[in-house]
Amino acid sequence: MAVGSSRIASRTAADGEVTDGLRVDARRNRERILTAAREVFAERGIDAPMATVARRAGVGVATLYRRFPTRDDLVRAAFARQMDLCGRVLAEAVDDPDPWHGFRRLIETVCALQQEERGFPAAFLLAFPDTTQEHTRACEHGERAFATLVRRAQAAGALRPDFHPSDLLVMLLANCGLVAALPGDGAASGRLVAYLLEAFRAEPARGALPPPSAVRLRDFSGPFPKELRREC
Amino acid sequence: MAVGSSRIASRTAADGEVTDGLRVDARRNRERILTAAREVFAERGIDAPMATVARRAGVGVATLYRRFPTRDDLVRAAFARQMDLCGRVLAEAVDDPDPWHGFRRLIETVCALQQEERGFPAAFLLAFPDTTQEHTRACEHGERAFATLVRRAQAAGALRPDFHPSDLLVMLLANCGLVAALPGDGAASGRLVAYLLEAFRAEPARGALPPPSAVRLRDFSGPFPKELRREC
DNA sequence: TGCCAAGTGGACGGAACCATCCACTTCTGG
DNA sequence: CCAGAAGTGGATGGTTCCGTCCACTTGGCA
Repeated sequence: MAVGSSRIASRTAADGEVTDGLRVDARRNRERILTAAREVFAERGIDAPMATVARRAGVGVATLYRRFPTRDDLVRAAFARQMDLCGRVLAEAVDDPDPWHGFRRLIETVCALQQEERGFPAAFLLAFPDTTQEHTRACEHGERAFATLVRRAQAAGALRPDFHPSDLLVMLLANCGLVAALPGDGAASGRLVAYLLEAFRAEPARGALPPPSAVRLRDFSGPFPKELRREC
Repeated sequence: MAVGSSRIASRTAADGEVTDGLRVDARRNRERILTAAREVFAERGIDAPMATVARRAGVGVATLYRRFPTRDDLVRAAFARQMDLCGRVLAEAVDDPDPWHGFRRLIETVCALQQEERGFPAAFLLAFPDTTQEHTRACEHGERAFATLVRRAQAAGALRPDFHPSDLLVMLLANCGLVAALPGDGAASGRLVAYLLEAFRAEPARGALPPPSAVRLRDFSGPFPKELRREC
């Protein structure tokens, strides 16, 4: 996690700056492109052809490329809202008087977002590796905030003492893979999150699990889920 | 899991049949191609260009395509050994007098394989969705075997009663994503497996975890890990 | 040994996508 | 209203990869 509330402000401000110098028609096109990108990314993943986004936006490719010189720029901009949401939830979690509740809500929120918004998991990671000072700072701020949350939850005796902040990333990446393999199967992601939250608790106790997923190996029909080809 | 020992036999037999009708030079080339494919897949993932495999094997593309008409055929053949290993471990697990030990070993083995052999996670899934009767049967045999293992482990009071066989697939897919995102980071996969095995136990107890991964968000440098682009 | 079926390699056409370039259109300030 | 700066679209060349085709080579059997 590396999104702090500070990021929200700076992101929004930067967005304003980007938009401000634009002619009104250009600004309108920019919005159209972002809307189209969100739709197309949701349908076909963040590797959908740029031309598809442009067509959907009713705009030429050149316009798209001028506004967003690289695909990454487009992805970042398209998922800025979700990133902000993550930042807000992290901030809330740190302020939560019950640190475990905050911890739990943070994890559940981000994992649900990964589940619901196709393309977001990739965008999530994409948002950080940025050479700009601003991003590096936001990244570190987020990490510090999460580390604080972890320490508080451990001090409260709710989170196991050997939980390491990097475990969050491990969990998010795992969930990312799961979601990629089973788009739309909320049950699978829900199960993973429930299991891991139990494992993260200091007081080992078995609670009720959400219903299991209905996946079976044979459900991987046809040649192969393209989403998984590249990765493994 | 859908690999039974029956599969090993049939696979090997089928392989023999495939090979038997071949002229000696063709058989040699087939082996060369498989060796090259293993190397190339390990280096560049299972979506590496077919031409690269062919070149590495010192063979023309036509030869490759005649022997393995589709990429999936090649992938399946290249990872047949690992699939067999999975089948053997499943068979051993079912026969293990301590069902939890078998269950644990099965999971750890497959996850370690996913971690160590790039391309294998994809191949693993790829091996199943097959329209042939043989594969469907092998698949069902494996599922039955694993279900038996689960039941026995639950009866022994080691595995939590609400564990569902589909959770295995959930776990493997999650690990698959993790491994894809962090190739070479055994610690991350180890942590995930340790957490989940704890969560799967009937008797909740906190054991020692393997050391945490050193991943940090900022480690996702450069544009973006290509392995993850497609998937999310 | 010689025939020919089996096997082979690489050229080739086609598809998908990227990202640039440039002639044309549209805003906007004076 | 009009000049020119800002913005635009789509044609275009380039790259990568796929998968087939066909003229040539090679192994094995009579």
